[in-house]
Amino acid sequence: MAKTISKVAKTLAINVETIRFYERRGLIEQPAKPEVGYRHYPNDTINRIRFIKRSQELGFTLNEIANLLNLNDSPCGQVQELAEHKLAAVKEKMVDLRRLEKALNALLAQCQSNEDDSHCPIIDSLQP
Amino acid sequence: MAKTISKVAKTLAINVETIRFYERRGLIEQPAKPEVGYRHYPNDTINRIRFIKRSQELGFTLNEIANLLNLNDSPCGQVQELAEHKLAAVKEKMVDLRRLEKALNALLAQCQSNEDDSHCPIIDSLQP
DNA sequence: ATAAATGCCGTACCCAGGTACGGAGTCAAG
DNA sequence: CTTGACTCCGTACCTGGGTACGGCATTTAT
Repeated sequence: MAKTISKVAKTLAINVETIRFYERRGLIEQPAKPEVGYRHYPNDTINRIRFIKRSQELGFTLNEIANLLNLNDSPCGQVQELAEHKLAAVKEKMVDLRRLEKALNALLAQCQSNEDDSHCPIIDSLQP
Repeated sequence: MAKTISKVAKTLAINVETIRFYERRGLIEQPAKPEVGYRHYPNDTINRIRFIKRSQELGFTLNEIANLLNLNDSPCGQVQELAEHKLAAVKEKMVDLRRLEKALNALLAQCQSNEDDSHCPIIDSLQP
């Protein structure tokens, strides 16, 4: 069942280097090197990497994921707190983006009513 | 009117190092060094940095801003294109964040209906 | 049995957008 | 005339998340 590093990488559709990077980061444990031959990665490690990747998709950073991994059998409250923080950050970021969207739309609207193509009102708006 | 670098930094509420970084990046021009004394930064440069900062607030990267600065008297169409690209990127990012928000909300909802505080359903959801 | 493919390991590099530091020169105030 | 504040300059370092390379060991395919 245990695979070499490149099999693991292929299985998870990630780069070998990424696995090695996670080892350096301490997110996963490097399997012991056998007397002879290459390292074998147990299924536990593969699942751990899956956990990491899923958490990344949810927007957690590798540092936060390190926390999550340590929180494995911790009170639900702590995990919840982390997730709530992240949710708050996501919401904040959305507010920022909505503001940007509005500003860009406003600028583009100025271009719509611009007669003179040789000069752009956006540039003027950015200028002091 | 022309100021030393630290006056400029103070005026714009940014770091001296940041100004020097912009010089290295070619975003602003370093004033000639006088025979005697320190460099003087003309108002034009200060305004250029303001332009950069305003553009950053709109979400443009320094590379894009370098473009914008070169586009000064270019056809409105080109500037517009840049702004539209940025707007599209902003919208895409918002879709991503909305997806994340939903996922996090769903996870947190599981915690709400969790009896056993000693174990968190979020961790289970992340586990394969 | 030999060549191609992998593994192992350390180190360096990438992007973005800066920040920090150390040693010299210079300037202004007391 | 000395002390403290600034400037100048080059270079190194930071975060985040990896990617790339070079040389050697080992394994697998032919």
